[in-house]
Amino acid sequence: MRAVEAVFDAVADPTRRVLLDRLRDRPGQSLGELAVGLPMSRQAVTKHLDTLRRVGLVRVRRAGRERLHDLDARPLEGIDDWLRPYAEAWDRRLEALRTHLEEDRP
Amino acid sequence: MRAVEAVFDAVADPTRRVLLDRLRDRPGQSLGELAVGLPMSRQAVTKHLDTLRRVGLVRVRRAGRERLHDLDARPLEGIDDWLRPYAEAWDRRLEALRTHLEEDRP
DNA sequence: GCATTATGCAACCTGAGGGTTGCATATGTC
DNA sequence: GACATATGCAACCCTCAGGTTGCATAATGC
Repeated sequence: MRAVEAVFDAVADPTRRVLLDRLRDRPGQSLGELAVGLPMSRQAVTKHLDTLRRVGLVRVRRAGRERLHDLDARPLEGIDDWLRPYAEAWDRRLEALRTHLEEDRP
Repeated sequence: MRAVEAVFDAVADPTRRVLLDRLRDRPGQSLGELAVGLPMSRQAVTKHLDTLRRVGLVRVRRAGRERLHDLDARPLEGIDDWLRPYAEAWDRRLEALRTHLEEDRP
């Protein structure tokens, strides 16, 4: 499976998006912390974090008996790349950006 | 299911992304045209186009015995909205854009 | 040492997504 | 009208993602 392919899959799940959002909001959270409030068992959360780790969106480090998680958003760029050609359908700022870049390189 | 939720699901499938790409490249294609080259039956393609239509990404119109399809990319904005807060991880142009907008409104 | 906490591991269950086949129906062409 | 073309519809199949439960193991606190 191509890399970007797997990233799309990973991000398609709402639970995993929540996990990413939480880690963006506060890095270094443990499995237990991340599982709080989610409507599923801790083991299920582990699986979700594993898929996120597999595609490089989450890094894991050990601290004593805890497993701490950090976000690495860079793989999301693949999604952005796919999305960009469609963006003119809604994003009028793109025009502003394009103009701006042209101003930089006359 | 919230709307953006369904859009994520729709876009997660590689076949459906190909269909969207094709329609962006050339609007108004029929079912038969869109099915060409895809490793599956025409009926399977119909199902994919139906899911895309359900989330508003594809519009369908009838022309004689043909069913023609058009892209409506606007629902993708929901994905972009989710993605944006992560973008600073890779997109250094964002900074340029921000600066530019501030210049506009001093 | 012992209880508690945080996590790992494995087997199992289930629904639905993505695919198929077979046949029906409408439109176009000659 | 007869034949070909483009699509619709329905039943069926199978894999696997996402969840569960049960138990094992490693750190920590007292």
